[in-house]
Amino acid sequence: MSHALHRPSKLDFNAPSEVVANALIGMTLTVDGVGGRIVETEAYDRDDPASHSFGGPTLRNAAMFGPPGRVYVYRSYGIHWCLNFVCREEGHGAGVLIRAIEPTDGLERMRHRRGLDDLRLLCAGPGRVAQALGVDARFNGHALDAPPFVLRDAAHGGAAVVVEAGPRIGITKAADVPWRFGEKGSRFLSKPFRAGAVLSPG
DNA sequence: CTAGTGATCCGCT
DNA sequence: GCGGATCACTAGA
Repeated sequence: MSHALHRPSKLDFNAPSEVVANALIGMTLTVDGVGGRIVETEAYDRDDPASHSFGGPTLRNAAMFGPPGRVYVYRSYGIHWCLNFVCREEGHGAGVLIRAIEPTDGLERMRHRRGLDDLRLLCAGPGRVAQALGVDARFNGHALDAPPFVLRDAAHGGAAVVVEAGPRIGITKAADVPWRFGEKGSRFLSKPFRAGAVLSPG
């Protein structure tokens, strides 16, 4: 069978956000040494009613319109923080929401921040990811290739990642756009994917 | 497993 | 004022 999306071997934040969102699955993100493997992402773009950038630049979404490869952090429902990576060229307004991570580094710090032992729930959701990694508004606009962030590709020789896609979660506009990506079969997803959306071979 | 609900803030209309 | 890229919790199938 053929595959609906090309899965690039190298990460390029100038690429469209849905390409970056796909490529990020399986990569490792740490903040000050705390984090793990990215297992779930969502893409948002400028011409996308569900995106914070849809209405054009504002004070809140300014980082989304800044240079790619930086971080956009916003407050969700007045309670949580959510972590995004900026994509496309400067001024475009595209990003990828980091929705779930398989915890591997700094487990005890994550457990302490989350007040929770259960590994499966430490980073299973965008608010949980930010809390576990200690991400808040202070990081808005920071570059991903500078401390305390470390983003690296899967270890050489690691098993190929099988990525599946489906509708994004928690939105009401453009809810049918299949820009949610996740590692097939991961137990660390914020929610399971419905069957039948495998995109890349493993 | 799914569905409903309260918490709690700020950007925007 | 409104409502959201959420979470934790409860109740019920």
